[in-house]
Amino acid sequence: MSEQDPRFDRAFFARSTIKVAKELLGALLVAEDRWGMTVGRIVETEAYLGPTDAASHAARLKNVRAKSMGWEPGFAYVYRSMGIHAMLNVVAKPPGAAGAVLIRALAPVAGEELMKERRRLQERKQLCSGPGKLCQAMGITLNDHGVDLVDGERIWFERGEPVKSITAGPRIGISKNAEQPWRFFETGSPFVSAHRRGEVIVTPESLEALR
DNA sequence: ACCTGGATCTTCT
DNA sequence: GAAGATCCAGGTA
Repeated sequence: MSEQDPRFDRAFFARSTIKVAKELLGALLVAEDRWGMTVGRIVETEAYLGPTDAASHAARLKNVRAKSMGWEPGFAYVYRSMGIHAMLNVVAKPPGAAGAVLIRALAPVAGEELMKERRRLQERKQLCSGPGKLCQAMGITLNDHGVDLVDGERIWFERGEPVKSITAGPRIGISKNAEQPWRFFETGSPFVSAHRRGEVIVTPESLEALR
C-alpha cells in the first residue's frame, strides 16, 4: 500500500473481518453516478462473520454463503432489508473464510445537496445515520450488488483521518448471536444510527481481546 | 404454493 | 414507544 494512493487495495480487505470493520472507521466512502458525487466519512460499521456467526447471512442463506465464500474481498454485497431498504456490505475476510462489513453510518463530507434531495430531508445528522439511510443518500441500490469497490468507478473507499477513539457494542436489530460486540463506531459521533446498552470504549487492551 | 422472519426507517401518539 | 410499509429467501408441503 503506497502512501500516495488514497484507495484501499485488495489486500486491505483480505484480512480479519473484525479488523477491517474497525479500520474502515474514519475512511471515506465515495459514490459517483450521472447525478454527481457523494462522499461520507465512515463512523459506524458492523462485522458479520462466516457460518459460525448465527446472525450472518453466511450462516442462514445458502445462496449468499455460496456467493460470498467465492467472492474476492473488496466486492459489494448489497441486499434488501425489511422489504424496503438497501444495505451496503463489503466482503472482507481472510482467504478461504466468509465475512463482510456492514457500513452503518456516515458523516456527510461532500454532495450534501444531492443527499438531501434523495433523502427528502434537510437535517445533516439524519442524512446517513443508518445503513438504509446512507444507501438512499448515496443512490446505492440492489443494482450495485457485486460491484468491485477496489477498482470500480461507481463506489469506492479512500483513506481518511483515523478516528481518535472507537466504541464497541452489540450489533443492532439482530437476535441470534446478539451478545458479540461486533459493532464499532467513532466514540461520541453525532452521526451514529443508535445507541444500546453494553457499549464500551475500545482500549488497547480490550482491542486485543477482540482479536 | 404458502408461510415466516427479518443486519430498517418513518410517522404517528 | 409502537406499528406499518413492503419484499425476498428458506423452509415446509
